[in-house]
Amino acid sequence: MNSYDPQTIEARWQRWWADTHLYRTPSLSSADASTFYCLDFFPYPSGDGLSVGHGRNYVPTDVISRYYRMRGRAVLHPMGWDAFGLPAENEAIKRGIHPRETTTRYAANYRRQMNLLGCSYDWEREINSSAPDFYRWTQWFFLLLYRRGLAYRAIGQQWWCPDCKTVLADEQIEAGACWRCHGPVHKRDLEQWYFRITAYADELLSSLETLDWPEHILAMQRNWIGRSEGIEFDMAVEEADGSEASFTVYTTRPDTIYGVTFAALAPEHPLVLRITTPDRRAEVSAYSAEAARRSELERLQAGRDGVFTGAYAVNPVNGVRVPVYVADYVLTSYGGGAIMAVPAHDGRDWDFAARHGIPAPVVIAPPDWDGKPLAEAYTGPGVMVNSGLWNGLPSEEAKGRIAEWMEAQGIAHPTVQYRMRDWLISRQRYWGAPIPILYCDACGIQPVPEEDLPVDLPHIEAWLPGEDGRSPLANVPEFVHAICPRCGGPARRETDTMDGFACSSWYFLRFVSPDYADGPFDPAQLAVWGPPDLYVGGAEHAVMHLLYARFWTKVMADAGLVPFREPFPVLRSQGVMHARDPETDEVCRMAKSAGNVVTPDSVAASYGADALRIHLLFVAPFDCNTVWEEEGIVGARRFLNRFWRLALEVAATERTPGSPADANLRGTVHRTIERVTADVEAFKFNTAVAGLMECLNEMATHSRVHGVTAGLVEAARVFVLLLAPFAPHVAEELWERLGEPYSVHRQPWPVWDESLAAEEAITLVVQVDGRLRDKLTVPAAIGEEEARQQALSCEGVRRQLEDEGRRVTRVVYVPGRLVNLVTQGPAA
RNA sequence: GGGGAAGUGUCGGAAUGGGCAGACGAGCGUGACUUAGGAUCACGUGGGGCGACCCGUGCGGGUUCAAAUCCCGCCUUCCCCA
Repeated sequence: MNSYDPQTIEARWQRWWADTHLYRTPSLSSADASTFYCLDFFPYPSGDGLSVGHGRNYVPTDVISRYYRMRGRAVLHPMGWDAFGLPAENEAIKRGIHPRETTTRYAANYRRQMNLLGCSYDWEREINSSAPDFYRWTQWFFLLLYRRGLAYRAIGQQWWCPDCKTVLADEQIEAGACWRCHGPVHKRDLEQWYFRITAYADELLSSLETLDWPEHILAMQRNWIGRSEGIEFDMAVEEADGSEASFTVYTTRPDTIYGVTFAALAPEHPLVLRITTPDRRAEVSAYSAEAARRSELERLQAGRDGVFTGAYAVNPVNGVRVPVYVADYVLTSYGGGAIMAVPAHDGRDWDFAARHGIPAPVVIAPPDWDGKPLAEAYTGPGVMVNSGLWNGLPSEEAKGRIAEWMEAQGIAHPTVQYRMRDWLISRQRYWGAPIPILYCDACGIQPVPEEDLPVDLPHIEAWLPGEDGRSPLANVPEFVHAICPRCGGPARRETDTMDGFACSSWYFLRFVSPDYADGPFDPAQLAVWGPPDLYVGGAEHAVMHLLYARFWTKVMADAGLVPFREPFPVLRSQGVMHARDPETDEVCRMAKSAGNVVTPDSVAASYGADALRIHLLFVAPFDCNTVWEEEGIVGARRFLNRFWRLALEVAATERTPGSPADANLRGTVHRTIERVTADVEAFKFNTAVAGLMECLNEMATHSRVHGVTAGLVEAARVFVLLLAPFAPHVAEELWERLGEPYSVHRQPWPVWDESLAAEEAITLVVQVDGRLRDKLTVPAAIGEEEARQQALSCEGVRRQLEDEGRRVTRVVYVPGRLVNLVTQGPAA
């Protein structure tokens, strides 16, 4: 076999690697600085299988893992399945197959495809979050949170997805719709379990600074946590029956308080019906009912809507009475469901005031303000006007002074608000870890004792979500009936299951000791491998998964379970793979629903997995979005083909004389080692591949001109090593054909020699007045004086100076780069 | 509306502690070879000009000997949150 046939060699080596356990994680018993834990986001195995887009995640981490193995590091590169939760269950529903069966089957397919791509996972450490020996520990962590007061049960207005038939956490609502099925959602009053993530809000925000993460993901987390500093104060209001009442408002803008012209309550606010005057009651009731019925999406689209209650509230700083409205743009969950409204200086208040004919007096003068009414809300800083004794102050200063003054008067106090809410974890679904809680009529809520874990998820046939909003487990008497661990009397088992994100909040710890039975992980092995050195995955989990896992890690750290407070010190996020719609030619995300999926199977069958890997790495920077264009991959295939033929030619040549040209080639090879090494470490895989291509071009030219010399033989050997992390199959095959011992993936990464890598001759650019006029090839070690002389006397410069009668007034010399002659003269 | 990222040939993209714009690849063109291949090899490929040269990194200014890169003001696209 002499032509490059990827299908044959890829299958052959994949089998060989598995048989020889090439990627088995080294077993270490004590902490070792040379370990490298390289982790991918925990995928849920979908029935659609992998697309080439997934390769943008798994190929780079594979390159990194292979690279660090060659660098002598002990590498942990595991894979497992996020098999519990909504995505996996919805998938099973869609196919009409029990989720236990689908997750097993789909995980096997993912594993097959990952092997097809040549990924070097240690499958002996494979985990599955729906396995009892995994979810046992998810439940154990629930109890840990419960014991620490971080898991609690409460009634609240919850997002309900009628399609998924379950409640959802705030962050699982995207653009007013369910994150999984994209259907409309609405709020419902339900008693549910929560994790108190807000207890860690401050640390979750402040320790973002310590993370080596992409800026846009840090920004999303900051936004989501949404810390704001402001004041809370009460506004007195008269109730319909004449008694006194008040409601608390929160504002971040005390400087605008003299501009308040109305107050607004959320439709759900408890005071609404009590303060509404009799003549307005019918209208207000109708409006509140209407608002409650509408989904958030509809409410957002409806604009600034609301009705007057007939009541008036008092602005505590100046005693002014302002009308109180009910408005659906006021959120119950934020700032207590009541606001002071300042139309002149808030966009939403402005819109509302315009619809209802409410005045908008200016209290912060914009720069260059002419004293006339504004055309739109002004939210920037300015000078205080119409604000009593604060007039004339800059608003930025007045903000703090007014807050302090109000506090001193006893009418306000400073508060910090977060946008983030506690994490709702109850799911009225079958396919998840049962919440390990019992309800006893005598003893109340009782946690399941640790020794009784796991609370097994029973294998039932009627697992489809019910229409009644209860988990299917509620219909399984043997599951529900239990004994109270405290009094021994009858108890009822909690039938909701945990949000799937609970599993992914700790799974990265399980990989360090996947079979450990005495705890979620072996502390000694955690000490060996630590938190992942590198974590790679898509930006779609920038808020949910990463925030939850950070929260759990901090809880574990406080419980003394882990010696670190952040689970993922280094995070990288790959760009999204787009594809053209086969019909319309429009570009959108590659997805089964868009009908534009290209599978690694089909590409590997036509071009080989190695070519696919090279192409995915080469086509764009790692973190950029890309469009899949099939034609581009021929470049990757040609590249591998060209090296294949060159290596075979080298292998077939018996006598390989040295050549004077070898020194040049050696220089190229050593510069390539340096370049590829730096690029891989910097996640610049596209330029790393370009560097390999340039090196191969040099080698091919050398071969054509000088034949197979000793220098070329050495170059080919080094090139196979450099190629190994990128195209592992063809590198292994050629390594063998060059007569080297199995396996190329166990060889040390080549080292470059500075002196060999140094260029002997460089190109010195000669400019006149900053314009390129000539180029000189000079020794790299040239001195400044010599460089100046050569520049002044070169052809391109002479033309400029003599023809136009200029003279040189200044010479700028940048060693190794250029000489710029600055001139004065008649033409200038 | 707020926050983030980005605008470079026909296309994907190189080059930012300011210093040869367009590496590498795709596509296209010309030629070679032919056991016609999704093969290989050579040369060319930003625009204009016969040329010396001129113009050119979204647009308009600025700083500098020198700007894709730094500063100011705009425009456009994508992502996240409203």
